[in-house]
Amino acid sequence: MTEAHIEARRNQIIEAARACFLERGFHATKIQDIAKVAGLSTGAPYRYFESKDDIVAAMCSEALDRHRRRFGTLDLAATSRSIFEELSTVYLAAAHEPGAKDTARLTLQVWEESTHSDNTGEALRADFNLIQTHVAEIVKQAQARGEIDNNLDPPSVAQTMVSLVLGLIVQRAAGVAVEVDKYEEATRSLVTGKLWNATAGEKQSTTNPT
Amino acid sequence: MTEAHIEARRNQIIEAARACFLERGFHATKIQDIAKVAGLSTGAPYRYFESKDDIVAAMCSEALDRHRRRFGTLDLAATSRSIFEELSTVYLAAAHEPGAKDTARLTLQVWEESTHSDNTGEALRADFNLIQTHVAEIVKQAQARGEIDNNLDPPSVAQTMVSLVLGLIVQRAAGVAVEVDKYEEATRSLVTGKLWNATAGEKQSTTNPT
Amino acid sequence: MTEAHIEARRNQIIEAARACFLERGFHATKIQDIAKVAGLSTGAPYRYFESKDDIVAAMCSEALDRHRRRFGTLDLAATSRSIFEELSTVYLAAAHEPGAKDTARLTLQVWEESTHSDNTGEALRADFNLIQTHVAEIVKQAQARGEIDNNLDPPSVAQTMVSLVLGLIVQRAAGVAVEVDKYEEATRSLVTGKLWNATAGEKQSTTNPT
Amino acid sequence: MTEAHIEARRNQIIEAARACFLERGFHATKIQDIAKVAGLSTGAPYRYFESKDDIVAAMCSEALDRHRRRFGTLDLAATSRSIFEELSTVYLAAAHEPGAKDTARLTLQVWEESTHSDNTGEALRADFNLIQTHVAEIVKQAQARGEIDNNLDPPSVAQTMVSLVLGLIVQRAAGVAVEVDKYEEATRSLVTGKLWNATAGEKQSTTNPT
DNA sequence: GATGAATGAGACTTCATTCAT
DNA sequence: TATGAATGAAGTCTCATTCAT
Repeated sequence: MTEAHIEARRNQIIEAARACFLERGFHATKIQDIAKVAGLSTGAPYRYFESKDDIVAAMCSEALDRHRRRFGTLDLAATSRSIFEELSTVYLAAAHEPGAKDTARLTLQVWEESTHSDNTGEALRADFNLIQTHVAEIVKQAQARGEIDNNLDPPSVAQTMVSLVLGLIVQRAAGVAVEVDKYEEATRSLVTGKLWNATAGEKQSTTNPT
Repeated sequence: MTEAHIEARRNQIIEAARACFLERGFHATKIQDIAKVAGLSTGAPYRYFESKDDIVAAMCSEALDRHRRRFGTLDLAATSRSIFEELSTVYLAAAHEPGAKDTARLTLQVWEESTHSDNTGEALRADFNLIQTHVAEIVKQAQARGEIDNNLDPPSVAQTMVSLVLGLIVQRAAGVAVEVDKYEEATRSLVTGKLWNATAGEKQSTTNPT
Repeated sequence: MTEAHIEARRNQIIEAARACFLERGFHATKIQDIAKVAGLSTGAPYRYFESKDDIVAAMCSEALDRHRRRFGTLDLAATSRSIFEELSTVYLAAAHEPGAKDTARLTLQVWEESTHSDNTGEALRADFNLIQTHVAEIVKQAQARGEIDNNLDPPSVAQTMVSLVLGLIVQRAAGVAVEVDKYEEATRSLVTGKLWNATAGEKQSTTNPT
Repeated sequence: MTEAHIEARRNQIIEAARACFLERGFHATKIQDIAKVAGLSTGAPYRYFESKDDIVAAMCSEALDRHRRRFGTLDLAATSRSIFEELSTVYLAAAHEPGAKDTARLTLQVWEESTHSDNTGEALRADFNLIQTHVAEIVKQAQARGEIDNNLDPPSVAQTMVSLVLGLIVQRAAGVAVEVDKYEEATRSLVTGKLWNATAGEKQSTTNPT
């Protein structure tokens, strides 16, 4: 068949797999479940994928691609402060989408899978590194402008920023009740240093006097 | 035999299971693997556990208990600022321990498992809620003292703090190279509002002019 | 596949199971034995049956159906005397068939199984009750015609008639050498009151003097 | 220990086994069940029996001994008619005892077991043959006195008599509601030729005219 | 002799994968 | 190319039996 047909079938299967994985997890999902949800026969998936693991890997890689596409759009040319807001916004775009909680649960599975799969693991690390590099670059620019403490390690700061996104995913996946708007607000305050009231400024300047 | 013996055997098996799960993950671990690592025969685990799932659940619950014990010690009577440091310290105590990266990988599995298991899921939510409640309480105290913006929702702020811990676990589990000391430093700056230089104070004071 | 195909496979498996059960008994028969005898692979039976117990139950139920079909044909409209002969005949039809002794052994297993299985037990009781009801009805008709002692309880008389059939099954299953023709002749004499010579009539007429 | 002690322990175990077998059947009964019911440790039965099969065999043989003792008492010297009554009486003594229905269920298991076990099978056949021989002898005596049709085969007649006993066991084991007194009455009528009313005498004499 | 924890062979069952139609 | 029945390797779990205490 045509290349397009094959691609369409693959996506159809991956989509079915996603639904099943969400419902039951990777290892509790049978190939037959996937086939049934995809409206195909038991043997059909094997025309488009090597094995069940291959489907899992494809689904993971597809999920990671999605992430990469989303987070890969951070604009390095923007000013540091608005960039932090962009980080927040980019994240929130995902967190506000319908089914975001399901996506979170699936993401958790992908992360877990990456722990045991070399390929998925490598892809995930590449993903994380891409985002971290972007954010770190922004931090450096801010440091160059004298806005951020030069003693701080840009990659490490970037990792804390990334954690604010990842941690939300974890909590939502775990079923913690998160009010995304408020979480966003708190994140923004944290990331832009507005958490603390100016009137309490002296207190926080103990170790960093002006 | 004695209650103590039974408990010892259960722990021995859970410990073996932990090692196997870390090595291969839940579903790739065979009961025989666990038995072998525990130095027992194939059927022995079934004297102490109902089934493989029971072992998984026990191992998860044990891991969550450990977390709860660790994070349940936050001192609500302390001042807000030192409390943030305590949060950091409590977390860092875990992140600096040998095998912390392994623990992170295991934690990811527990989280994933909780997505499909009612019991583990409930325990995990209880865990997260406990921490969140503690941190939120601290935030409220800081707000009462006028240190933190009263417009922010304490639970949401707490969730961002928790994310800084969870996100680190995710990144380490994923194999991202994290320098824990520097991550700690960045976290501290973020949480205590010291990320931004005082000289850049005007910029962050948009909503809170001095 | 088609409904017919499924039914055919089920019968094929039940038939194989019957052979195995006969050879080794229920509990000594492995699923693999059944599969092998049926010319199938290890897992095949599970497409058509829930479990080994399900196969046993199906086989029992099939055996009981067979009985019911055979004994359910008694003709209530016939006269009492020829009915007893019909009972004998119906029974003998089964006892004379090739493999009747094997069937007897299998029947013993079904009875035994019914002692522990609610479903099979219920089916067996229904089976016995059906026959008993038929025979009892015949007895009543004979009593109405004044042929049989009205003091006798029809169901109980029916049970003794049934015993003449069941007892033969037991003895043959146990390996007792039974000459079916002669057993039939003795049964007929017993059931039709011809056991005793007319010349000895006075002796048996203690309670029923001519 | 003393011979008596060993015998006592064996009986204790056999008794426990009987209770378990009755509850669950042979193959569903675990050695540990038997040990528990007997108030012994898991390993204890192995001091007194070779294996589980050995316990089953012992229990069967014990049950058969009991039967043999009961039915072996038939008095060959008595007159034929009272002998049939004795047969009935001997049987009824067993059927009227408390727990007779349980005994019947267990007997069914023994019969079934005898189908697969050479030893038990041989013992059962010996049992049946003993009874049959006794009854056949009585029949012969009656024939010699001209009371019973000389054309009938004594062993076959005996087998029908035995069936009246075995069939009751089957029906009771199967859970059919049997009123033993009435069954006895019907049996007596059947065996002593009193089933048919004398007034219907002509009808039954079709083939045996005086 | 007694105990009962431990053993481990073996049964049941599942399900990824194949292949005849 | 699609189907889905069949395959059979492999895992979970059981329980008769052993043996150190």
